[in-house]
Amino acid sequence: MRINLGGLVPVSPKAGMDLPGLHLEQPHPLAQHPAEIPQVLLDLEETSTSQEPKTEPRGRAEESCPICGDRVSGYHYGLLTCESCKGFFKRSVQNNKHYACAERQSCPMNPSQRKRCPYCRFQKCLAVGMKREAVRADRMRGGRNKFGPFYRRDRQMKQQRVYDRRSTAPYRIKMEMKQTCQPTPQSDHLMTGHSNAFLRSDYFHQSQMFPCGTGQSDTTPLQDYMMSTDRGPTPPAPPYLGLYPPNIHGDPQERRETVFNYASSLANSPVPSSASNFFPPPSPALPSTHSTPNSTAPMTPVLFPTSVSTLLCNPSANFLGQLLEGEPDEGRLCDKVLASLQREQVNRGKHDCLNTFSIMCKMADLTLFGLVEWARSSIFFKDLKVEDQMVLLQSCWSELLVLDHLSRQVTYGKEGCIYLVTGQQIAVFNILSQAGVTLSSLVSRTQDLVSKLKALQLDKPEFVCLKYLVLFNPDVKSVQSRRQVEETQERVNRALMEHTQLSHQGHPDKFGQLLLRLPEVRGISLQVEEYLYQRHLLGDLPCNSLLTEMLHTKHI
DNA sequence: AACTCAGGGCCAAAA
DNA sequence: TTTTGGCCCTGAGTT
Repeated sequence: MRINLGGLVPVSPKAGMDLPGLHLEQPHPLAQHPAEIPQVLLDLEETSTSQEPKTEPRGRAEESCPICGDRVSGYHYGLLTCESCKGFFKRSVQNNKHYACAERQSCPMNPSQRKRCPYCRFQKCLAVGMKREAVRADRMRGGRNKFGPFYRRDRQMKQQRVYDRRSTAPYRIKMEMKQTCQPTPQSDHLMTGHSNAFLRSDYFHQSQMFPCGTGQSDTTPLQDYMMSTDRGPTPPAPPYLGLYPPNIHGDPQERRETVFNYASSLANSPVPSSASNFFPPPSPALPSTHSTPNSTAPMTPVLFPTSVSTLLCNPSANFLGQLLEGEPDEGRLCDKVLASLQREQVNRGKHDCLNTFSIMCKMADLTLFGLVEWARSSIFFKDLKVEDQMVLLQSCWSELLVLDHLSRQVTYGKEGCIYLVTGQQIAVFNILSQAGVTLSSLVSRTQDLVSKLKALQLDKPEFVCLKYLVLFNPDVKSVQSRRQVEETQERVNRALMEHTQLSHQGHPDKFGQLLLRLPEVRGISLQVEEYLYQRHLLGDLPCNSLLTEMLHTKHI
């Protein structure tokens, strides 16, 4: 079977069937789904650009405000919005307004109704990515803000998208005529119900982060999760997944980067590869002592040789033991991810396969939920104020994801393969041969680090310590209990030093070597964020995912 | 130096 | 009386 990234594969009955070999999927203009092309762009293609107002910067006239759908007047507080939402957002932030919704926090947002509920309007402003930080505390007029480079990049990508669409306009106009029943964005953002809106592929562009399918919420997924006191063992399933058909927007070069035959690149995959049962039923929950992430993938951990006696000899053994107690069960996470992917595939039907990028995003998202859950219930961290917990997690989420990935590679990964949370493996050369520059560099860099860590023979307590060191970062801005964070970090640091000295006496410099890997983890995580953010700007990331929220929090 | 454009302020209109 | 939203001013960054 074939799963492609970026939704560039022609929609054909063959899609989703087993195909031998590896194929670089090429964009096919006819494959583009008409519902994915904003009507405004089709209109634009048929009219001359000379009709744009002369004062309007190129490419803006056709944009509609992601909050209310009104005409965009420029970049305001992080994104293109209309003048009225700009003013509203500014006033709300400057005057520290607190609104309340008289309805169910899902009021319709359009030019005629936006005034009805300031609460929902403000929530949508935040949800689509308007930045409070861009409202100047000093109220100084004029000048440029720190978002300048971002605006420039965003503009360039938008122009590229317009160019790409124009170059394939004839095909798409034909498609549009064939399926006139598809709602257009123009009419859609006058819709009041989100049940319709979230089914649209372009909805993400119209209102990028507005909670979909569940109505608007006044909190983000992380806030929801952090604030909830009675959370169960299972992280809340993101409601967005599966609601978006493959998206055609974006730079084709970036798309090609990740378009490769996912299924055929799987080595030792525990999962049958036929389309109908690509995601097998979840295996029963594994006991916590289970050493493999998936019962169907009997991988043996190749490292983590630390014995109980070593731990006992270590003066920090008790402390390390406490840290290790909270370690999540890999098998359970694997089951969760598989079950979730399977659920989604069932919902989609057999002819509408998830693309590889969506699968990866979902894996990352669920892993991230797992990491947040781990952090929240872990010793020392749970004693911190919720606000501190949030800023710490917002600061290090990508590093935790990278460390988690590294740990999985060092523990289960075979040479030349990338081991996924689902227990599947992808041959690295398959990815490198088809990925673009960015992804290739990311994969190579990560694999280099995996090799270094394997050479260092990292064990589980050391990985846990690294996770804690990354998590308890006293340098994070706006941490209130800085001293508490600092002390924990120092304590973990000491424990790691003592552990490496005792358990790896033949390797006296191991402690230093380990610490030197952290900036590398940081570097990779920043590259991951950058890559994800690019994809997010192209509309590839599902809205309302924890991943997207974290990106929004960190990236301006 | 001139131009660009995003943030802030003003104020008539609307609620 | 408060809020909205269109218009204009300001000034750092760009050309």
